[in-house]
Amino acid sequence: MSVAVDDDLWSAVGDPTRRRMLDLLLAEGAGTATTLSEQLPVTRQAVSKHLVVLDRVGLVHAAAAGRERRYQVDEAQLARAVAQLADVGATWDARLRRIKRIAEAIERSQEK
Amino acid sequence: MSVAVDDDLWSAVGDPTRRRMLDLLLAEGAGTATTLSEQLPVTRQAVSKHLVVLDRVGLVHAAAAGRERRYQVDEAQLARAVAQLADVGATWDARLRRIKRIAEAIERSQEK
DNA sequence: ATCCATGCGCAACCATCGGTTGCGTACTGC
DNA sequence: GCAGTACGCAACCGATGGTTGCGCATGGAT
Repeated sequence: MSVAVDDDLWSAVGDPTRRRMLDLLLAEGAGTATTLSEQLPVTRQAVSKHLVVLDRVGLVHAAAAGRERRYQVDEAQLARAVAQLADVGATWDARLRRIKRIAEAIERSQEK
Repeated sequence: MSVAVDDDLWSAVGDPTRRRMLDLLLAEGAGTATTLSEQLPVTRQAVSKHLVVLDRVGLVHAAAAGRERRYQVDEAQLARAVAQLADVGATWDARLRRIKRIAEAIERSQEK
């Protein structure tokens, strides 16, 4: 049950700042470049660029509200991203376990 | 049960090429810059640089074997990385579920 | 013992990316 | 109508992922 890994989606989520932005947006429901930058160690412009990236891969979407651009997490897309994280994790996990099993089998066969 | 997220470890795993390298190393047990580059769309030198990065965060380690440098995955460290993926995924998942629950509650209270 | 091939590292170079500062512009509220 | 604020655009900078080109050392065939 391997989800096809979308490199764009993954690398959007790969950046620590963008990850924190998603955290903040999830925690507060919505936010603007300005409100997010107040809670992050980077400038509004940097946040704004990240929002463009997140928007491009569909992880957030913007709604114009007067002079503000209010951003919100796209839950379905974030769920997809989470699925991919889980999938890669599970794949590696399975391989690690298989390696361990083989190693133990070899060990057993040698000590007998 | 939140694992402290190590940005270095995460971003090491964030690069798609490095992820594929880890896949290959896991599948074949070990490999060199040359053997890996043959199975990837990048040059040996690019692979070599990635191996340095992976080595720096402890995800692989090298063993000199004649004129070869044979690399291997550090299973414990990869397990740590997997745990972090799972952790972030779980956090987002929980938040998404909470949002959904609240949304449903609001919907219910309005339609009554 | 030699010579060729191979596996690697180093250096220069380039585009992209994450970040900054500076500036112009447009909406809001008094 | 004017001050303040939220934004976008552009220039710039360092780090990173990628390339090519080179030199060096080791291993195997003659």
